Amino acid sequence: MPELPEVETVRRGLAPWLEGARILSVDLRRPDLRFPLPAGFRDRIEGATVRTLSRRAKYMLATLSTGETMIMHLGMTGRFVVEAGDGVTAPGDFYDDSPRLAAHDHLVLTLATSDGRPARLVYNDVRRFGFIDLCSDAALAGNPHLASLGAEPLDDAFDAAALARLFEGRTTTLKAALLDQRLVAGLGNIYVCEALHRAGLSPRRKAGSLVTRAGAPRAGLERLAGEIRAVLGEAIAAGGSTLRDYVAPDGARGGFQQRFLAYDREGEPCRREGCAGLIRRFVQNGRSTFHCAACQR
DNA sequence: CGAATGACCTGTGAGC
DNA sequence: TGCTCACAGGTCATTC
Repeated sequence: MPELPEVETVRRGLAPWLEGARILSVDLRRPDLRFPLPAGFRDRIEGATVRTLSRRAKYMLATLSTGETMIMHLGMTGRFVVEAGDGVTAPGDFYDDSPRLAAHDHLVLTLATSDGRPARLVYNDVRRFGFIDLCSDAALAGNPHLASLGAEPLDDAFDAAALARLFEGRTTTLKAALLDQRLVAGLGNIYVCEALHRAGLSPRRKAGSLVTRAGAPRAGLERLAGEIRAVLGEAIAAGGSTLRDYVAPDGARGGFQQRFLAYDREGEPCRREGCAGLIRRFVQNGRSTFHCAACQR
């Protein structure tokens, strides 16, 4: 489900609640997500205060007062829902007026927010492809989930020259290369299709073909680097994209799906100025690729 | 080593 | 109405 813009939207929605909040209690309703929760999970976070909530690629990172960081990945269908306990004077009262938990609510954290109000954070994940890990801050960089992540596309260092170093000599397709989190971290199926369409590049083209023998980026790679950053920025501004499941922590749906140029538009006219092509779908590495054969080369 | 494939899990919509 | 199949935003293990 969530790619970088959706994860960033979730992070922004959760940060005001989580940062400075104390974790009062932990209700593990289904401890086997994609992976089992780490040993002693409840004891290791109960009573802790959340210092900061940040993002790396599609991961959210909550640094705790205990010297550990909680690493959260939403998989395909993971979502966090946060509910305020307005008008409730004690955290224990909070549940009395709360709606019942829904199917696939796997984890419930009861919080005292930074201003002392009770709140409840629920992690729901239908397909259970998401997961949560805990890692000491000292070992964080070496955490298996984070250690092999590639370039962060919204970092200042991400540009055509950086992409050229990553793509040089690659025989795989642009589609597969951009989906490979070890090269560029944070893109998923939607935004890869959108960035390639915007850049006018065929998803079938070899990644290495956009790099000169001297290792310099060709013109298409310059466009691609710019369009990746642009599409991600616009999608974050729109609150992400909602196909079916995704909602922000306050329940809001994303808005960027209305601006897709390629993704999920099979058979519809290409939206590029002056292009008379149709958007086609085909399967690439087991995933649907949407593109316009007329203007993506 | 790089590249490609299947597995994990549940729900939904299309077609019969 | 009910069944079967294809498909869904991600990552990881295995195979060539």
